[in-house]
Amino acid sequence: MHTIAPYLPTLRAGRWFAQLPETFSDALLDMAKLRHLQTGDALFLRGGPPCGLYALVRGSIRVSGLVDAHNDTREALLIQLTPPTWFAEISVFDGSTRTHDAHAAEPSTLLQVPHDVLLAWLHAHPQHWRDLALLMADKLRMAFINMEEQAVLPASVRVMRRLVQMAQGYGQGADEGSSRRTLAITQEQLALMIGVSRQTTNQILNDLKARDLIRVHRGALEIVDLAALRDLCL
Amino acid sequence: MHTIAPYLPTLRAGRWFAQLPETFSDALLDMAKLRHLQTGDALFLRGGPPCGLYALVRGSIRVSGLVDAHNDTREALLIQLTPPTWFAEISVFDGSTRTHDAHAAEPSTLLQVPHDVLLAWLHAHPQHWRDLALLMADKLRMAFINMEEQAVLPASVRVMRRLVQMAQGYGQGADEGSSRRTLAITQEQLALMIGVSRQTTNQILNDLKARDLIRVHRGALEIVDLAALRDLCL
DNA sequence: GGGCGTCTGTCAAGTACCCGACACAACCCG
DNA sequence: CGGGTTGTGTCGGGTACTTGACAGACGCCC
Repeated sequence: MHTIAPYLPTLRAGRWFAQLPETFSDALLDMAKLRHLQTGDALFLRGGPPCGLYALVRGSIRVSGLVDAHNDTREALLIQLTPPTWFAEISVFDGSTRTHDAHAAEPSTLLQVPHDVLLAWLHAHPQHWRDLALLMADKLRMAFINMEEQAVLPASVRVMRRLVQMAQGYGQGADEGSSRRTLAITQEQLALMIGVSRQTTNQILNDLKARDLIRVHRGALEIVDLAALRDLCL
Repeated sequence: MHTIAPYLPTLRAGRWFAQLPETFSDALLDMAKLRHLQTGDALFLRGGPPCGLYALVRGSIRVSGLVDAHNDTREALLIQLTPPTWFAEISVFDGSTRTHDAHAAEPSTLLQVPHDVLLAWLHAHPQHWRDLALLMADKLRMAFINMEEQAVLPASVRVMRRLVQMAQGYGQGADEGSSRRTLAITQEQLALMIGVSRQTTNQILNDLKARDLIRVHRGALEIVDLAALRDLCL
């Protein structure tokens, strides 16, 4: 069994984890087991039983769902998680089934805090239910914002905003300044997250490239001018 | 000061409230103050301070937000709440500002559990933070589902699904069978929730009317065959 | 290196939906 | 009762986006 020590700096860089009372964060680390996934491995699948709380510390996880629209079934990519992100907290609360599939997009390492262990600890320290709920609060706020934008904004703006969000780690990275400059994602997957076709996504990205806001690589996007991008989509 | 007694049956019909431990539900009723709103009155506005937890017991509340897309600003209607719904719990957890505007769509009555009173009580009974968090869990699940559908489904299906959801009180009404048959909403507002124009919404509704699934009234929609509607959009 | 799978770039045709406009119906109120 | 307001029904032109198809570029692996 490997130790989680090497991942501590990564974890502490996360906004949620960093602001946790020490009692709770120490306990989480104490209860956590390390898990390694290869590209394509499933972490959990929609409809599966609660399996605890996860923290992604290396690699990236694709969270997706299949929607079937009358005998043709389409994939909707909800988000591609990057470290340090804690997730899967919904079913810790309600004990209900997973809402999405989660697959490793590259070789990844996670902490898993098993469901029953976590529940037992929280039973003994109930004041920390609130801290855990903050995770949900963050996600709910982001979900609301996304729903509004999806409804009213044109595709181009939605692409830009999503790029900004990804570059800033969806608000979970603590350091605003040194945000990650290169996003490991294909245009196809980006398209699935935005809810537009790959072709339009490609057009929009090329437009941004022409304006020197991003650079386009194979399987990756490099943010050249994050500030300008943020201004553009306000 | 009026009593909340007459609204008890309404409240108990709600799934969340009904499943609460009695300690918590009794305390909520104890702390709650009654509030009455006239049509158009604002309950709170985006960016405002936390003001507690609310339960709608009569009337209906429109929760909306303004998105501005480069010097033209558009309204996105998130949801139109109907009794019995508990809401505004996000800022109870994170103490942050309101994400949306909330206006009365008709004369309405609410219970308000003031922010500081609720916090004080929860401080003394921390195990109930989890119960409160279940509210968020429900909403987060619904939000995820909606986001997927918004991304992949055509407007017609989205309209049908939304009608089904509204008829079933967004999963908060306890009684599945006797769901509300007539929805007080204009086509314009429905369009704002779905994220399509009023005209397309009208077309889709007329199609449903032609198939005897709904009846269209002025400012209201009557669900004739809920089961068929549900089957149609799976 | 040669071959193959994956990702990107681009075009043309089709379509779902938007937008502006207008007529009409219902309700509201003096 | 008549006039104002708000909601519904409908048309036609414009456009943003989709779908399908294909060519080139990159990276990988035998």
